[in-house]
Amino acid sequence: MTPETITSPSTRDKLVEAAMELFYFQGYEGTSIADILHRAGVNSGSLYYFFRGKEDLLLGVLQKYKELLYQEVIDPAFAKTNDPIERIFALLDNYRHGLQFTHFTGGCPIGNLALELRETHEEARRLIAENFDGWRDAVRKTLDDAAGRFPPHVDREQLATFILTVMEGGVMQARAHGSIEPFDACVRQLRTYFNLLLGDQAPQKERA
Amino acid sequence: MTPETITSPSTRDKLVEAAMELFYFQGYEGTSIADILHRAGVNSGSLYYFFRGKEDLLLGVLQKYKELLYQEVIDPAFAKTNDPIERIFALLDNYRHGLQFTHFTGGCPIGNLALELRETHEEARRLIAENFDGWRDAVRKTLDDAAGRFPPHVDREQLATFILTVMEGGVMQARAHGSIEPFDACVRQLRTYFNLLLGDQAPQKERA
DNA sequence: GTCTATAACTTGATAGAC
DNA sequence: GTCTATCAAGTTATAGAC
Repeated sequence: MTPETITSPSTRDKLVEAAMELFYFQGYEGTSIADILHRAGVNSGSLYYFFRGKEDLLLGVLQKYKELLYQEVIDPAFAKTNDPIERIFALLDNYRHGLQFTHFTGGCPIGNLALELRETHEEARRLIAENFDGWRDAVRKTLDDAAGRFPPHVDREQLATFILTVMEGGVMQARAHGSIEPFDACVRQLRTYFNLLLGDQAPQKERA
Repeated sequence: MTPETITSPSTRDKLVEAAMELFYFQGYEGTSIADILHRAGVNSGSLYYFFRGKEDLLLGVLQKYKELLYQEVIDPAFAKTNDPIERIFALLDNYRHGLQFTHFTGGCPIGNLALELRETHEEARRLIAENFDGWRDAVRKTLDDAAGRFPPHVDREQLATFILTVMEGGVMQARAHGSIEPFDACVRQLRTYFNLLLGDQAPQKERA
């Protein structure tokens, strides 16, 4: 909303960023307000000046994730190739690198919260769904760019949902096993599926 | 190990069962020892007689899930049909019913814990991986029963990993959206994949 | 094996000065 | 907007009687 100047981050931003990182690596319940205050270098009074409480801060975090989707997730992946289909696999490859970089402790921050938060956090659940919607829409758009290459019966919206599932399920198993192998297995299966859908009978490319 | 007689559950079993349910619906961090004691109808002293603490109780829960895999998950699903491929979809359909029955708060207890627990719970992470291994092995076995129907290049172990991913990712999105639709979308895509793999060009069956 | 009482600490949140 | 001090409740875990 406000123009992005190069000023140092506001106190509110510091709190959101600290909470974002800590919720990511420790979970929502596993992170205390004291943790967040310490990491942000901010005092209790300031937090409760900007937010009603921990849950309200969570909403700020989820809103921030929505705003950062293209800048941090979609654009860097799609910049790697102009082929709409390969953009999907470039996106998945970025999650692969994220997993390895964090030694399988990271993965997808939204997915983590999706399974941790319950009906007691109704507004948070809605924002999580909106984050998924944004991701899925970006993927569906690039599938639309390749529309002519798919058989007519293919439901690209449904396929985009499926791709999100493959990413999240692959991340989950990689984390559980502390190994990239299950993630790679899933991406290879998705590649086979695409090859079959696109009528490409050539041997599977080694990408993952 | 000990023969399963029809005696009332031991105090230890009561604790494990209470923790299993509460971890499922509230998460590990979201469940207090006091919650567990109250639900089990057991006093603090007994818990610490049987377990070193909360984390040790978690290990008991994950061990119990391993023991219950066939009895509670695999056998009921596979009893529904003798066709090896349809057994996969029967299994997925049972998760679908679980989601609807719990109004999208349930899903997969192992998946929930897989994303909540971090490297601070190394032994728990190992048991989660073993739970996934058991599920995937059961699915791979039924894929093996249909081995002749797949093209020779299909890696059935990898395909089983993929099926687990589809289940977990579908559950995650269904929970986030509070709707069965994303889960159904994923199962339909998996059905299309199977049809293509098996060379079945008939229109997709409506199952999910 | 089970009971009660409680220690030692952390939690989310607030009050009120500046 | 930011600070410190602090509250009331909840946290895991233990001690010691029975």
